[in-house]
Amino acid sequence: MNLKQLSHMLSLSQTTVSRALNGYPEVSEETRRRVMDAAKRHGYRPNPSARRLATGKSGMIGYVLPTGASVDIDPHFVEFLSGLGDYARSHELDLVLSPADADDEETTYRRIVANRQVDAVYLSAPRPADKRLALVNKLGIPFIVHGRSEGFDFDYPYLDIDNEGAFHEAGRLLVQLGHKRLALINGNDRETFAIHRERGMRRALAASGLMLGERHVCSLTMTEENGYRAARRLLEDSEPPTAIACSSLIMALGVVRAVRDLGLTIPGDLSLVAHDDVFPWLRPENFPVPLSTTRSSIRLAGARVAERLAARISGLEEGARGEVWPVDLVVRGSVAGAPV
Amino acid sequence: MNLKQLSHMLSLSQTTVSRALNGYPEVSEETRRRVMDAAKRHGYRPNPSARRLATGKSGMIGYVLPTGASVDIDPHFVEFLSGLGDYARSHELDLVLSPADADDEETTYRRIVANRQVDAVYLSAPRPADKRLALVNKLGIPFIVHGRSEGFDFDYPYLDIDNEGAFHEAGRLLVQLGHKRLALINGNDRETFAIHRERGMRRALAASGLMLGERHVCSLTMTEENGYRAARRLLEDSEPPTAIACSSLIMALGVVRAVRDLGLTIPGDLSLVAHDDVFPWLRPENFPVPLSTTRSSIRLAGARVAERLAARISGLEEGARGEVWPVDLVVRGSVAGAPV
DNA sequence: AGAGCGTTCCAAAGCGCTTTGGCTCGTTTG
DNA sequence: CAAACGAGCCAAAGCGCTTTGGAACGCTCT
Repeated sequence: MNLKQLSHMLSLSQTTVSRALNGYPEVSEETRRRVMDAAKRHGYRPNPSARRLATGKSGMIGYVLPTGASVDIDPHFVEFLSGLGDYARSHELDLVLSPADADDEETTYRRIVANRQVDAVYLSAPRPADKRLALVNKLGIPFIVHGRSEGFDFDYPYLDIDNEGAFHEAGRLLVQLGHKRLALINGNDRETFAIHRERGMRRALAASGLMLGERHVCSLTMTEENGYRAARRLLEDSEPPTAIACSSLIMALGVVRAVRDLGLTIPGDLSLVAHDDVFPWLRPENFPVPLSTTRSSIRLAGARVAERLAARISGLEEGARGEVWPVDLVVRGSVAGAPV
Repeated sequence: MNLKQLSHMLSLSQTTVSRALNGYPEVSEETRRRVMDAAKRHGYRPNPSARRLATGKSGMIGYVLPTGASVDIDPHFVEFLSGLGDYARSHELDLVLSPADADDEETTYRRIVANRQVDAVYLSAPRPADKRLALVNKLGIPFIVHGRSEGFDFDYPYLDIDNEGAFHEAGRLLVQLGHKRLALINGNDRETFAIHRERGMRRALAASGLMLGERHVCSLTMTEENGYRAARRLLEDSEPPTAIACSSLIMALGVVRAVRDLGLTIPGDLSLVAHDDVFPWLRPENFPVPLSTTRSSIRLAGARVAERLAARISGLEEGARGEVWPVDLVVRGSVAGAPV
């Protein structure tokens, strides 16, 4: 059933039927009702390919997925996706993943914009002065950044959590507990979130005249193994930290293992706080010693990004609105006063 | 730059230019070269929306993503995606994720097929007599199943690993080591892979006259917490197993924690084998006691599925070819002879 | 020489929608 | 009472590609 057939059986022009269906005003209410009714009865659904050719709108949102033999997709992605899908579903919005060479995402961005494959895109894990962001901004496609970048002379719409605040809180807590030698096991420090976390931590220490030593900051991809290695290196130092803040639950697994291997205990010898993005399959309260966390559901963020993208597509949202979510600090058994 | 302009500047018809570009034979080699050359020089790219309307082909592959507030996307998904993207990238194939109500995926399948949104789809985590599979088969869109179903009167193309064989091997190893009371901590037993694994395990035991007791099989969503719970229940039983096979590394984390909590040791009190889908962020060799695994890279599977989907789209692959990959059994420190 | 044929090209008809630019009424306005 | 106007509808022109059904041409073959 296409528009032609439908309009023919209604003895109306395609124009009128199309307008009736799309809510244009130059159609009488009675006609509209007739059309709507017939459309529903015959299960008419406009052909998206045709509509797309005519309007240039695709009804999809896009994401450029960096890939490559040595490129791992962040496991957080799937949780974000859950949230995104959750919202998108109710709006019949599909998501297009365009895999790109991790070393050359630009080509892919240009392609999907030139081809009008999607109505909007979102970017994640931005870096300071991230080229993708500048590019997408220049290309003029609606977008939202999940996370933040820095160092641009323009504003842009984003959704981020208060990473600096979160690690400031975490740091402050540890300092209040009397810890003097703190360490940070961070994510890749080319990404803004990691920079913000380090900044927050430093600020908390500075407030008490403390410093985060060079040797006490690690920036690594967030794997269990890297958490382990970083923790071993830190704890085997001549002046080991008495408290560690860690950027992910997965790394925290490695930290816990290292602590064990060294015959130390949490929180007796080491206090530990980690950031929790809220995975259904790994929960901080189930760590050997329940883990204190800075918590923020990445899934909710996904849903919110989808919502805002939809709003941007339909013109309800405009401008460079930044949105920063506060982060909960949840104290559990993994922190205690500094050992004497 | 569109076809009209390009053909005009070449003083050729659109027909000829289109044919030259798409490799049709009714164009002289010289003309083809001229056209190709001009197209490249002017950066001409056919408009996909137009091509799509004309041909009905979209150049995308689809996946229906079940979502819902209480539906979690499997973390394996992201690894599979890595592989898929890796292949798709080199072929400019995009992936469309269509979120669907987890309780009604059918509507979404029908929609994407009716709309011709994608040229092929893949399904994952099939169940026996999976309705989606029957549906997709009926709708006639090219597809591949990642995993297997059972109980159909038709064949279908799939890619699966030898789950039964893997757990048969694992079970046999444990039996050979003298274990008599074995247990299985499995994934959701409505999914075929879990059924196959149980089958393999039972077969291994049966070969030595052993049985897998009712109480010694757990089927749960693969989370750390469920692994912990299952292990506690098993180990606190009056006749605890001396060996456990576990369907995922994530669950194995929970098992290890439970063993610790109960003051037991691996492999002294309990031998443990788990299935490893090969996550970059959690590796069996990094478990407190290096974990023996049945290993199969889900990422490679993703790449292979993409490859086969592409082949199906272009007509290179046809029919109901099933492909079953063998699984490596990797023995590490977590297994030992049964305690006396 | 005329028929037959393969090669190379083209004009035009789709694909199914949206949107522009009227056209036809009946109603209001000066 | 003519002019102006708005409401409601329509025909047709896109959107940019693919594909059908020739046409023109130079050959070969009888």
